[in-house]
Amino acid sequence: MPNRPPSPDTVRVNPDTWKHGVRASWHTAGSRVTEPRARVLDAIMRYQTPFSAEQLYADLGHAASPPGRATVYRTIEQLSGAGWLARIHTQAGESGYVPSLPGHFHHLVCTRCGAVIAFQGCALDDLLIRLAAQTDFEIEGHLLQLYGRCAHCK
Amino acid sequence: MPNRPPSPDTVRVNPDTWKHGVRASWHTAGSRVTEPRARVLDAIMRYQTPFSAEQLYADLGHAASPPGRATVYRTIEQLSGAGWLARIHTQAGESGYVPSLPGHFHHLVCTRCGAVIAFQGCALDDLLIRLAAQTDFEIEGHLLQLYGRCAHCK
DNA sequence: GTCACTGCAAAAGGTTTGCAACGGA
DNA sequence: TCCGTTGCAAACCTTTTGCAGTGAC
Repeated sequence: MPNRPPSPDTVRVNPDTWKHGVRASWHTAGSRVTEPRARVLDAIMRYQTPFSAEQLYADLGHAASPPGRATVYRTIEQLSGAGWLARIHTQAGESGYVPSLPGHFHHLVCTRCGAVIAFQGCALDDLLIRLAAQTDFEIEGHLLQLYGRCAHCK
Repeated sequence: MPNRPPSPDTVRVNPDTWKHGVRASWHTAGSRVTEPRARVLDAIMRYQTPFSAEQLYADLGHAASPPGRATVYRTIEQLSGAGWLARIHTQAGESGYVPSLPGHFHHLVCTRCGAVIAFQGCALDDLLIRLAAQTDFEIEGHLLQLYGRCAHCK
């Protein structure tokens, strides 16, 4: 059998799985599951496209007694650090967050509607080996994002 | 002969070539080559690692009658838009600029000293075809950056 | 009861903008 | 001379921080 690269696996984040996962990791870490944080998680789950910290803060503000700005920023930082949020860079140079799962993922971003699909398996091994040999770098990681038009927008 | 992916080609930006290229493209575009802009180009050529707009402004300030902040920001935006600067995203989530040439490049970034090597040829065709089929996206472009330790730092 | 978390409000950064004066081509 | 460019200073937007009060466990 020829040496075929593995097919990439697309990954979809299930809202309940994600929220339970976050809460579980908070428990494990000794962090507390508070009302404001729960609201942040719910709000994040309502996005279909990447969001910014300020946007999340603004959207949360529509309800009564919303979390403060500091709480929103601190929660995002926390989730992002633990891998529950992934950072997306748009072609226009903006950046935002999307729900993710701890681990190594790449993202395919629709340049029109902003929809994001995560996937694993980037088949870069060959490139990494060649580049390492050519540049004498010891390669440790990478960032890969693809841009295009989704089925609905193209 | 087997269907081998092409080796990546590393690319080095020559300071004189770069400055002449920028000036030529300004002429072509009907933009003017002014004293403040020339200073910005010179300052950019002195960096060995990615720089930010504010950092460039600060560094230019050390000389007499430095360009104003607005000029620095506007020049960077211009160069970046024309492909003479490439945006680098560090693993830590920061971003900066490095001199580049118009065209499609990827970057290998040293996570210790910040040194950057540009290269072309990422051998992603196979992945793109598979993902396009799997997701029904029409893929238009991509962002690829590699992180590692350079020969000197490893 | 303890200690992590919250909200506020201020500070700190970074980036953009309007406009009158300036100076390349 | 013409018109793109500059510099200033203010406005704007995003993110961070200190601290006293609050509430999860």
